[in-house]
Amino acid sequence: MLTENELKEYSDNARANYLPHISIDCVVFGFHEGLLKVLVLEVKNDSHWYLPGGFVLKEEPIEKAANRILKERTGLDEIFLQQFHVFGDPERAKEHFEMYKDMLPEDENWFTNRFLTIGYYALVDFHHVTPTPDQLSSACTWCDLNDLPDLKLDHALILKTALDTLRLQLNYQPIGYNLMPKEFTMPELQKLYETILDKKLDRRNFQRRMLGFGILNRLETQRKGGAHKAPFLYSFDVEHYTAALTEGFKGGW
Amino acid sequence: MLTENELKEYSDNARANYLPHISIDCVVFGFHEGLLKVLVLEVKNDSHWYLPGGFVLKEEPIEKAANRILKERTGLDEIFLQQFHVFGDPERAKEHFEMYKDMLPEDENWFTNRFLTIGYYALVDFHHVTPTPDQLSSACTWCDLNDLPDLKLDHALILKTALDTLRLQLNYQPIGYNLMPKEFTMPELQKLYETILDKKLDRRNFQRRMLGFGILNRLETQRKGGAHKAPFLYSFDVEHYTAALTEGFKGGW
DNA sequence: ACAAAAGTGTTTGATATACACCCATGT
DNA sequence: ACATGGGTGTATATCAAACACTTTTGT
Repeated sequence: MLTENELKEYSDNARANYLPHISIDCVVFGFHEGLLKVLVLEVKNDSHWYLPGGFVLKEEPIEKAANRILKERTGLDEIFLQQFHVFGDPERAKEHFEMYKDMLPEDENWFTNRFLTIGYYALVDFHHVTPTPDQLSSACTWCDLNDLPDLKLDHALILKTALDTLRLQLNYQPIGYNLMPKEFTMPELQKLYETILDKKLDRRNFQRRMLGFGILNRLETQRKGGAHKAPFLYSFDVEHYTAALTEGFKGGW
Repeated sequence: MLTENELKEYSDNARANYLPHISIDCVVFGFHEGLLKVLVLEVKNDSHWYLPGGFVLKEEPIEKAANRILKERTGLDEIFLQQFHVFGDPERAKEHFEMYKDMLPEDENWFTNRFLTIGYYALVDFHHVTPTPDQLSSACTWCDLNDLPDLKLDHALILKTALDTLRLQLNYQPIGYNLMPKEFTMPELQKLYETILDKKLDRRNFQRRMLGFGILNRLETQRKGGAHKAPFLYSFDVEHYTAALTEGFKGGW
């Protein structure tokens, strides 16, 4: 939580540069050790948790804004980003409002404004991310999806909506290019799908289906060193992958 | 187009009541005589065409705002409304900006603001709509989807995006309850699907599939008076229909 | 040698597609 | 009677689901 002086400075700066009443919140999904992870921030001093977010510069396209915000939190450029919903309940930031309302007069106070927030979700390669706190936070970390802290404001709803959208997306679009490392094995990819869908899939049917999409290249090398039979490595066929992204495919799980 | 005085009054009123920088635009789909229709507005004096839209009251939930706007344009309450995208290009309202920028100083001029617009699409029963122009328009009419006027700003893009979303939605949700009259025949419903998808479907397979969803009731009565064999009438089974809406179903066309 | 993981193939059922015939009605 | 639209059934291909055996590798 900001002190009065910090709030003043923050507010002045924000009012000078950003569109009022509009914010962006991002649900950043990563995949690590067979678990879906989400990037969260812990606010300084109080242990309140939020999704990474920010505001839109006065002359900035909103896609750019979302990219800029995520670049700051993850170090990554060119992130797979998808706008999925606008949250516009006037009461959605009540907690924020209560927290800051007495510290500055309303017309100077950025946080007593009503904000509509545009929800984006991002799929990123866990290993390439450098979680970086923002000005208001003391920590930025990955959290296991099954073991989340209590998110403030409506951020739990935003997260849930993002996850629902992601699950729906699985049905008609390929996924994984943005979540997996360059090279991966079929069981690893299957694990990703199982984690997102939260259900077990049949190994053989999964493989057949995946290969059927024609978006994978089997590489020459295999992954050695495991305690068992060496699995093949695959990479995504970027061209076919992006084609499938735009055209979509049939059927569901 | 507004006169200088009208612009002043409009701007003052808008600034007093609405959130700045945010608008709502609606794509209202109706179905009539085998054609998909969209509700459009013609601006006073110049023949510029727009989608129905409006702004969000300072303390109003955005869903309410969209409903209010559509109630004014159609007379209908409880419309099927779906938020589908936010359009946030800083240049998107350039034409508007150029049109009005010289008529009022910028800080008093509502239309020289940048606006993000939240896109909603609505499915309505054509026959229940009373198209009603707004303050800026001289006409509000249904337009055939294949014979649209040249829409201003980015409204052609908004319409296209809405249509794409609607087509996608067909794949995993029922549709039609909001577009068809209470009672309808199977060929009529098929026509709706064919119109939205812009392709012919097989009569027998369509029927089998539709009935398979279990969201239709076959009524006792048949539609008499046509020049041919009397078709059965159907109505939607609201309970199963709404269940299918939330749960979705598999497969695609 | 064996346990654990990975590769592959087959059988079965469901669903989608394609297609043909019969029925009812107004002209 | 016939043209037109509407109702229904069946054969075939395609795809999803269920399932079993073999191979590799480290211990």
